[in-house]
Amino acid sequence: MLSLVEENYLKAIYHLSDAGKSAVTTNALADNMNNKAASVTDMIKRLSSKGVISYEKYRGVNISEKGRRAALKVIRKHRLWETFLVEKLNFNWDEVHEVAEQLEHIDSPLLIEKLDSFLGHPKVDPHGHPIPDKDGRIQEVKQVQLSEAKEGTNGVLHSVNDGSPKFLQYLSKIGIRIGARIEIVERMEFDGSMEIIIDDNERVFISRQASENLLIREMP
Amino acid sequence: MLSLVEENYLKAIYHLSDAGKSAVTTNALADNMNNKAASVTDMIKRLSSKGVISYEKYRGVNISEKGRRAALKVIRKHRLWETFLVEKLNFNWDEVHEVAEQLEHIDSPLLIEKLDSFLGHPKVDPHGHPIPDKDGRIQEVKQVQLSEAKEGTNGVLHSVNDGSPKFLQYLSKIGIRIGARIEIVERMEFDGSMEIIIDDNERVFISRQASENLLIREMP
DNA sequence: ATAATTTTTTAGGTGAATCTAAATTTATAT
DNA sequence: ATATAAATTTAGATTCACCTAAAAAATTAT
Repeated sequence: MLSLVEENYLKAIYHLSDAGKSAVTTNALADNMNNKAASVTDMIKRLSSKGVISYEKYRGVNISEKGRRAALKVIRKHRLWETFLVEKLNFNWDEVHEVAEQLEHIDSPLLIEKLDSFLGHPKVDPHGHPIPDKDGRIQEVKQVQLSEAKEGTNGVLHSVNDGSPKFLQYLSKIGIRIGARIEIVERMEFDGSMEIIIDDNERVFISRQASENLLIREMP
Repeated sequence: MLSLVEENYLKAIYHLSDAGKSAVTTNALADNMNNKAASVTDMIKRLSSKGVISYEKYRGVNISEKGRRAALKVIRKHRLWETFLVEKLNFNWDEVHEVAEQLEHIDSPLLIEKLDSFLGHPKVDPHGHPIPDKDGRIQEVKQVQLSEAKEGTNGVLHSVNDGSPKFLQYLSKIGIRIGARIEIVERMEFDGSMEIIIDDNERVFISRQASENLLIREMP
């Protein structure tokens, strides 16, 4: 059994190692968790002794298969709750993260099973992230950062990397939602900003930073 | 701000003092919380310093107005979640308590407001207990223990004192639900058991213990 | 290749929430 | 009214999840 805090560390390790294939460093974790490195070292030892990560002094940590399963359980709960909040309780997509951070630790397999069917077994959450199934299977869709796509590319906004309220509110304001069709008109070389067309009708400029946080699935 | 554990103590104090008007004793609390008396003494001091209870050494504790408000907030959350679990997720009424014990500590006023309206502002939970409103107002209905009612009494089952799965399953089995009409046919003097008619058609015998845990509102 | 810098770990400490064992206060019984 | 019993509190420990300061290891820069 993992404590609430242990679950949060494990989730962070999962997300951080998901990106790069290399081990997750103590400092990266400390940063992510807003804790000091010494505290992270303590926790790493505990997680290692519980077999959810492998750890070699001074070499960072890697998540184990057992740890991956545990992390995916928490992520499944988080994403189902976010879906519930948006679909059933009419939260805006920028209001759900904090609450879901709490709800994801509720321990009741029956609850999650029932919530899942109440929601109609959704495949993705309101941010476009895939929801792992009961057995931790997660279907990653190949998606590219908008910033990496070529001029002329057509795609559908699939998910966002930055889930902060500020960013999500900005997206809402300029009319970008998950599922929106996006066409790249032109990329400015000097600053990486780009002009795009949303849903075949709205023309907007977005910064490089914004385009890096938009993940699209390319479409013909 | 109260910790999860402090909230649970406060809730217990509220429930225990609700019954008798006198102070809640250390041992009663220790019993209720499944902790040792020494631990309770520690916690009592902390709660007292936070102003949610008043405490005099060796004399037990009384909940303060501030404490009452805090307790009612938790109770409101608990009962709304129980309602959600039964009405929306199709839980049985005997499966909800443990999960609601976890959910009641989620801290998000917006969530509770939205949940409340999603449920249609229910007045009572699935066990017949009144749900306090946003401002902690709670309308207690005058109800009597079935065991205390006279032969010939007609009433509607309003709530149950014992919310344990075992008891609730027993009630389901013999056909008793919240809202069921109950008529007392006869009370056996020697053991306090009684014969009752449920919904004007089913005749059953129930023990004194069971009748003590059934609260009815008398009806003409 | 060694020195300087950065990263990580160790050592020791704190508050929350528990415990056991012992001391103290209150209640009860003769 | 005093002795015994019961309830309560105090004292001292433990585990979790954090901290700071200092030491050790790894990385980098000259």
